[in-house]
Amino acid sequence: MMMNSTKKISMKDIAKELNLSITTVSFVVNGKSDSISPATVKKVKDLIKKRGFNPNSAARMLRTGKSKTIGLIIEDNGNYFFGNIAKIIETEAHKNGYNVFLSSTENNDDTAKALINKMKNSSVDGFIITATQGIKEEIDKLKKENIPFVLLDRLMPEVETNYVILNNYKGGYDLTKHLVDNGYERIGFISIHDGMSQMIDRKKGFLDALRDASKPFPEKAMLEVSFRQSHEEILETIKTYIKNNPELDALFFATNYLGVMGIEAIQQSNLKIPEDIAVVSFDDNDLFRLLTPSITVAAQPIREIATKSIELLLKIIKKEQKQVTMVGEVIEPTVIIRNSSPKKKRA
Amino acid sequence: MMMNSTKKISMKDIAKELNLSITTVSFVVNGKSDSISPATVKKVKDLIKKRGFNPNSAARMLRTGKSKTIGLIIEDNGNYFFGNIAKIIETEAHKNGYNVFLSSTENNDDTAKALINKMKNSSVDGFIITATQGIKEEIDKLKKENIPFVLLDRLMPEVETNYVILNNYKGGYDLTKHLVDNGYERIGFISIHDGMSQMIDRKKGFLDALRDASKPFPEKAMLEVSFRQSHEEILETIKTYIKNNPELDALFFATNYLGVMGIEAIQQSNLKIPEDIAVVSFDDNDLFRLLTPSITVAAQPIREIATKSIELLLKIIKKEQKQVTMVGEVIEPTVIIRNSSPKKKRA
DNA sequence: CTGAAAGCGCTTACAG
DNA sequence: CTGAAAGCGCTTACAG
Repeated sequence: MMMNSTKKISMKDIAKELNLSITTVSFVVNGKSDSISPATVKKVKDLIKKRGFNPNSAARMLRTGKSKTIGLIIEDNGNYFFGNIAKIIETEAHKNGYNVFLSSTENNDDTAKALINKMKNSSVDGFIITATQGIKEEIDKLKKENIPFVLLDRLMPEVETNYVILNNYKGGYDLTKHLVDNGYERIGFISIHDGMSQMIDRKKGFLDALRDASKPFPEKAMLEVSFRQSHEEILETIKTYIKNNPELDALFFATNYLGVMGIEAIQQSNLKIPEDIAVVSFDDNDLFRLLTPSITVAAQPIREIATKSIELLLKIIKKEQKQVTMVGEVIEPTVIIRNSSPKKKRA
Repeated sequence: MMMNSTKKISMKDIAKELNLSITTVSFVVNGKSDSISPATVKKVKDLIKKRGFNPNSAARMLRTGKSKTIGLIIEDNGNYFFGNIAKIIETEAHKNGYNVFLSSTENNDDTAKALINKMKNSSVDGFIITATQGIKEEIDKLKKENIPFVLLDRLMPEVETNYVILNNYKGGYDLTKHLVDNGYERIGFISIHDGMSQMIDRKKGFLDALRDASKPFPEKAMLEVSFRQSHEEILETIKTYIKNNPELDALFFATNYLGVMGIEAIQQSNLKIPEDIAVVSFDDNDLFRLLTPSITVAAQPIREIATKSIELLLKIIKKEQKQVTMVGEVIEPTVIIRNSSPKKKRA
């Protein structure tokens, strides 16, 4: 009564104090109290509350093999899209009693591999992974070891598994068709060339829309940079590209941060959007909405993507869904038409 | 050889296979092999690599009481500032062998409390916390229980502990002085009124700068909204405020997302920055940099804040730093002067 | 309705 | 230089 010892209390302690067995305590703690008399249940519950008992998660984990934590591996938590995805996934996870280990790969294979292995050793119950290109082996191993996971945002070529992705093809197609419908004829395409599935699909959508509209697409109107390049390098590359392609009347940026850098490059090239060049981009954010002119985008429904992926993972963990089969969600993008791509004035 | 069993291998397995004791295996796994013959060490290491053995973290955790994970509780992972803070902290934590549980409070006391308790039960070795207003009790309990933690971004009134914060007073003062120096006379101040320390300090800096310049500050030029209001409500409130204060020639936004909403409100009010009204904001982001005109800001050195806080926490965990004393880092902000606050033209 | 006991996979004092 | 053994705090089949 005098001193509240700081030592944590255990089931043994409360069993002893109540002259009960640890078994009984364990049963009521875990709600398996069907076979326990109501009076006993009450006694135990009361003392637990009074003493502030919480079961030791390490012991439970060791015994059951379940950690009630999931590993979330994304590309870049500092990016609007992924930061918000992560926030929603965490919130949903907590609602379901799970903690989440979060980390960013920055699209680096070695980082991704290290992260997966570290979290495997920390016994996560499952993963949500935004895959980098070179981790097929780790993903295959996850499958072989029967560790639940779902792929987010992009697929791995030749790996059948659960996934939640955007309909990137449609986003690419629709955004391009919008440009064509508004009279743009020579559209440049700026993307990442590291072979990620979402980028491939966006490009395919773009090219198909041009083909369907019988618009040409000269080789030099394609600019593909690498994720590994620095901000400055990419900025310079885009500026050079703009200078070397003066005939372009519109630019399609295949991703969020490329769009941001593209706008910076256009500003520094002293070109005006949309008078000198129209702009559309994949992904939405505050910048695109508030810029003058505001930027037309193919927005990803962030909440839906996040919710579906944690729901799917939880189903797999609870064995309501098989890991091995190729089951997934394809979420539809929304084209938001703003002021960066108005109907083109005749030259 | 034929079938690789999927079952995880344990120290016992490798001890048996080598005719050694578990003790010996444990020693080499943990690098306490001073007393083990080099030959034995090699044998063990080779087999570990061959079998792909990894120590069971739950067992280790149960035995040692250390989980090698830290709990990171921030305001909003979807926000530029916090998303990047989290990314850097995670990266540094992993370098030091720690995983991190991440979650966002959205500035909600109940969420914050639930998160702290959940993570305590999950036996994190320490916390980095962006405190909400009403969690003094939980913070005090953390101190009493001797759980390492550091407060990030804002202090708790009347709680002495370790912290890493920005020099918010200086940011508020310098940004205001910049405005005054450029000839602005009637400056409006838009902030959050939930009593958080960083907001109080920014306001104090603002008011002191005005006082030092002998500029008046009428009561009605102050707008303080609540974190709990929706995006739409805040937007409308700011628009009304702008309409009711037509004499203002400059606006000071005390935070990132308030600045973003403020710009939206100004746009919707058909006012021009800076001709009709100048603008400065706390925090930097892509939007402020790329907008026309670009926005003058007091930027927080994100990397420094993040690195210092994880370094400090690790020190406390390793007992190189006492928890109880009030020790912390105050990071200096940088005023970045851009085009939203030019020298004022004479009316 | 309740309990005794094994065991999850480690670490670590102690013994030799 | 190496090993036998206790114990961290749970869960769970089994017994009564």
